[in-house]
Amino acid sequence: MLTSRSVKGEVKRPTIADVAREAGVSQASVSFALNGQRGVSESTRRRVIAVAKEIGWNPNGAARALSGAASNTIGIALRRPARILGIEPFFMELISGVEAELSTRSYALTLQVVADQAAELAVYRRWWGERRVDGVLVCDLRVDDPRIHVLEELSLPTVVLGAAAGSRSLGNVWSDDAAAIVEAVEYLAALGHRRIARVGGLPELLHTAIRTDAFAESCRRMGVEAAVTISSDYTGEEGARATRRLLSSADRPTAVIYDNDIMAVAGLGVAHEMGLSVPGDVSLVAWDDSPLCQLVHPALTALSRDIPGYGAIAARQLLSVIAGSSAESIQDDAPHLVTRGSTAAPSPKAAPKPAPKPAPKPAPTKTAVGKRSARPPRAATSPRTS
Amino acid sequence: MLTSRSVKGEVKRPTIADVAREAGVSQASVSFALNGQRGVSESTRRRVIAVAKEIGWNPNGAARALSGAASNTIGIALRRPARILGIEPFFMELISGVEAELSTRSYALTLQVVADQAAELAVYRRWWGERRVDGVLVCDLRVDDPRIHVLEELSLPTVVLGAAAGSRSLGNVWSDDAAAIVEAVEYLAALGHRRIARVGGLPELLHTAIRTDAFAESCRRMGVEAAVTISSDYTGEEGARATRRLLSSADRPTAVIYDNDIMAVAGLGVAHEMGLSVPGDVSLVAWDDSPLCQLVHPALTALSRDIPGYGAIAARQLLSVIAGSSAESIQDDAPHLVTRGSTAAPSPKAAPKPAPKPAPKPAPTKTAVGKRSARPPRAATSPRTS
DNA sequence: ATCGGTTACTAAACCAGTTAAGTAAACCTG
DNA sequence: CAGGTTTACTTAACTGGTTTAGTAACCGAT
Repeated sequence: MLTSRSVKGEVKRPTIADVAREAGVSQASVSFALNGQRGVSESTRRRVIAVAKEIGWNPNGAARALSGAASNTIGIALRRPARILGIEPFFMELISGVEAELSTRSYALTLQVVADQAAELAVYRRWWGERRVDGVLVCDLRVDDPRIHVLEELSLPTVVLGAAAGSRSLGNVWSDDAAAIVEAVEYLAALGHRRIARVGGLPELLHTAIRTDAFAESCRRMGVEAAVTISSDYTGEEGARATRRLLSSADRPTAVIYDNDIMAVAGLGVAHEMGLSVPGDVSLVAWDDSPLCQLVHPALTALSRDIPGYGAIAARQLLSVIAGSSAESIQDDAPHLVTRGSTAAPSPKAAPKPAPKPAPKPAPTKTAVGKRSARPPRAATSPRTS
Repeated sequence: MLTSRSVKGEVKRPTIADVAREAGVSQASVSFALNGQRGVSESTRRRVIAVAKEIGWNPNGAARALSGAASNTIGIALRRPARILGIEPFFMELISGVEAELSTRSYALTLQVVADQAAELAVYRRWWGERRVDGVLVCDLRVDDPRIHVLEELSLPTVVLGAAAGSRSLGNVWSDDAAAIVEAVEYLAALGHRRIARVGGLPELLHTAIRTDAFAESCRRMGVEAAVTISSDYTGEEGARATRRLLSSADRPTAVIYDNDIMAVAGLGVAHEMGLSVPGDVSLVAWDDSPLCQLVHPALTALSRDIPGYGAIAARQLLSVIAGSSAESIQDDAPHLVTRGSTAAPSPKAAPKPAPKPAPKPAPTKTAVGKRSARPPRAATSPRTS
């Protein structure tokens, strides 16, 4: 490969002008040839492409963007302390799924960590103004989220992850969290649990509210005596603290459902620390089934979902919105329960026997593994009774 | 904020021409005013800035980039299956540290997952050609890595993470992995371990080679009888398999050092599964101290390093290289041993007493460093020595 | 031979900034 | 007050592509 160098030793990037001169045609012809436009003969096209390759020409994205081309980049603005990012498996898995989809299309992902909502909105405005991204992925929706309004106003292609709160023009991808938590509650109730607690995520997030409501509602329906939700912030520390509080209360719950895996794992540690056996004394259920859940002992029963797949679907939808198709709302598979060693019937003294109205499932080790592999029939939501 | 709309309802992005017209000056004056260049009076500058703000002007990055401006973006190309990314705490923590540094400077990070080396090189060439990034961070260096050559040729500002293999012009940030592994081996030897195994990372990576050599060398020096290294790929599955192999061998090791935390946690699971007590029957040491290590039971002794800090330093150096300062080689703190419940003296029957030639250190909790000021002294490990 | 239509190609405008060069007025100095 | 410098501003060239309008050559059909 030839590399022309300027006096300073700096490599000079070849432009289409160089290609044009070398190939003996006009710049316009080069542009046509390289972009598969009609207007050049096949022989000229081949020659131009050969020359371009030979002198190591690369399109200048800035120049293209200036002429209105796409940036081939999508953006995600993350509002959370940058340092926390690394310990949040959800995000990384999500991003890995997004990347998996983008990388096949040679799209790049731009990440920007922002401190607060104002900064996040400023980032969107800047990205839009600078044409730096073709579209954005938005997550952690809040009640009455102002981002929706801003993004609609800018008409920046957007896909929202999670339940869409009243956005008409933005795409969204969501899964039925309520159904998932109902599945977990029904399973625990069928095992005989009558005191179930939940360690929930940040209460200001939309999906937390949805889960909290569904939890309370289904516990009531299943005749669960005590159903508390403690709010937390997804960190292991908070999860441990909440667990400690729950397990040291007078009538401690016989089962705890966590809003993420980190907290569940931390909760398991606390149970061990307090000399309680899992699942003998207390059953634990995690939300999100990262490898963590399978590595600890006993392995954690979890509400599993294919997070990379979720990200991939969102990315795919965003790309199609960018390509011009209208924004729609896509429902992803609901998380499904994968039972493992951390759940069992409560010890006899803690719970009597009677089965409630819905016939309890056969229950025990429904070791769901294989199903997820190739993630095929995205239909079938969980068997939602009543 | 005024927003001028074109016929189609699309928001028209205001340009400096609009600002110029509105403010009654030339485009050049607007440019000078907005960029703090001299050549405009203070009053004009204020007026221009006010007008720009009022009509919602944003700089068009493409146009700026075309005139040679920086993109305010750095790039990382990751060569690994996108789907795996999410379960690798190291990467996410690294990225979080990089982001922490970048976000204070309003720099963005562009991530691109690539399939193989050729694709990675192509990405660098493209980024360079398109001026899409101002610099790149390179990791997972291999022996005789062609990326170094390409990046030097392009003179794209680069910082290499990890031992720099013969690059003159690229910056790098590295830590003394050899010292860390020596510390671990000395500690285990001082506890009385004489059969130490290691589950290493991908052998083609430079830092794996360094660790493997240092491990063998220090085991020899400390009079360790058996010192095997099994190569692995950092996944929990492989870590579990390697552990199973090690622990079921005739003269099984009394201590195992893992090249990352995922494998160590998986190894702990295997030990439990096989009915071995940790640290009674076997001591485990992890490399990299993610929250995982503290959440499992017993908590894992680990070679801890501040990975986000590592990323932050690399990012800072890259920014200064971009700013024009010459590339240097920065040594980060070596990982240091944090002792927890997973290590203890081997059970009596397994190991005799004699101490080898170099007087072993007093050994137990050698609570870390403080060399790098900013961050708190990463402090107090759990007491828990046997 | 001429007309219309297609094809292959070029010149030049355009995207939205930056910046070198130029100009007119104000200001300073001897 | 002539001459030089500074200040405040404008014009126009430039970045590297895309795209429109235009031209010349060639084709088949009148």
